[in-house]
Amino acid sequence: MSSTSMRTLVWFRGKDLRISDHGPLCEAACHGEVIGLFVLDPYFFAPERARELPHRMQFLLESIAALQSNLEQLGSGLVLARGKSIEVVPRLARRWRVDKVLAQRWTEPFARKRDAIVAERLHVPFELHEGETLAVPEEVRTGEGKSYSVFTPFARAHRAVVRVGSPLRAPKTLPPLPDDIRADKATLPSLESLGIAHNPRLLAGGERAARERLRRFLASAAERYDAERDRLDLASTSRLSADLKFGTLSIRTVWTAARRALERTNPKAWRSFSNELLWREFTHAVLWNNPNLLKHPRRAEFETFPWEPNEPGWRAWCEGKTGYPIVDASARQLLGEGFVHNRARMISASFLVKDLLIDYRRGEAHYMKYLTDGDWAQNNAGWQWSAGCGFDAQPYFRVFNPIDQGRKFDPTGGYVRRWIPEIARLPDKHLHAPWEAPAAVLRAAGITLGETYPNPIVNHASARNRFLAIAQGRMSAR
DNA sequence: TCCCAGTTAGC
DNA sequence: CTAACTGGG
Repeated sequence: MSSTSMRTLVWFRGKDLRISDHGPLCEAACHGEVIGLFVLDPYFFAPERARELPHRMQFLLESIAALQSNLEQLGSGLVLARGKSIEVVPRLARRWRVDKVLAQRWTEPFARKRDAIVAERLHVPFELHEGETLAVPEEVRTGEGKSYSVFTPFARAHRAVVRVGSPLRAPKTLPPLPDDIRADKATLPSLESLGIAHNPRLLAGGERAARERLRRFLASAAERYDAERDRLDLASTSRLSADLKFGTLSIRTVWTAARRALERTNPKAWRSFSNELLWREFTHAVLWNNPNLLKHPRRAEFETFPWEPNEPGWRAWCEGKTGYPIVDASARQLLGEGFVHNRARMISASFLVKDLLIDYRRGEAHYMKYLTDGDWAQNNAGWQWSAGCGFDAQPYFRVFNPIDQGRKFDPTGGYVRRWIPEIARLPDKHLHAPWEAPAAVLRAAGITLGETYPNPIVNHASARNRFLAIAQGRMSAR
């Protein structure tokens, strides 16, 4: 077979928006004509849907535009098409007479269903490449061949079994898009046309910005990561979560670059950073093996837990007006910049579920709406972990104390002061519990509790006891 | 990737 | 009085 006789459709989706270390693109480039396609599916791009995910849409549009221009620089381009993926891809594959369709495998159940339908409707082979995770599904198994349900043994087995190869280089050049196909191109909608206001506080999308973030993180990580990664008031984490979600960096690129930069110079930093990446591997493996998790808690007792509607509590939590500064700062950071430090996510989740007794799935959905890095496997695992109902979850009786967590992980108060300016003038001592400050201190800081900043909507100590009493009754009843 | 109450040691 | 440690949820 002549290697230049093939015409391959490379179907880019929302999790592989790059030209480096892109298996389908490299394979297609080796065998002849390449047609890069992105489908503007109304499931995401209908304005009423898009408005439900403003931050991810901004990052996505920037990343698609960057991919388009990167492919053009290689001599090709990215074809955009409107319509439902399951209809558009088979139709275009036929009209363009492609020999095969390549894409990157997804973990989520709805995506697996979509890909199965596309495979059935295509008249040519549909091949899914690995790349979303380091491990292939089913690769990390126990001695008995079962999937792991606890992180630590999973991570140990992963480190022992999974071989991480070198990332693939982007093709040097690509053949030009055929003329008849060029004519089919739709244009990328603007954020404004979808009814979303541009948010300058979000990280920039696209592969180049992602590489720059990786470079800057690794330049300082050996010095700072190990000691400072839990600090909310310092910027010492990688901030690569959105890049891993949208694939503007491949996980393999991040893993190999971090290993090279950290393993020798600071083995503890490498250990803890790679563990974070392995958590991501774990959440994806768990979701692959348990597609029901997106709808149901793993532990059945939580399905019938007496959650409360608590509408005032829900609104206060969403808006950052609970009266607990660390909880409110994280809520406002989520709305303001589409990102929250992982520790702040845990504090905030613990508060919603355990102090307010609100179903973790409402919090999960709220995070999916506003997180730029909103990833189904990661976000679901995080919420089920916090609620105490998932795989390798914390025990149900762990309740975060928002005051102690604030003092410990935001000791300078920089995080709270940035997001809660109305209490910024409080001294450090009272910043995380304003209601305990003497009247004179409050007055001097220009604060009237209940007016300029809320009183706490619940008493944490009694809320904690209430949760523990309910949970204990249910857990022992089993 | 926790919290709390109880205890002990040290000042 | 505080820090350090413990056991149990």
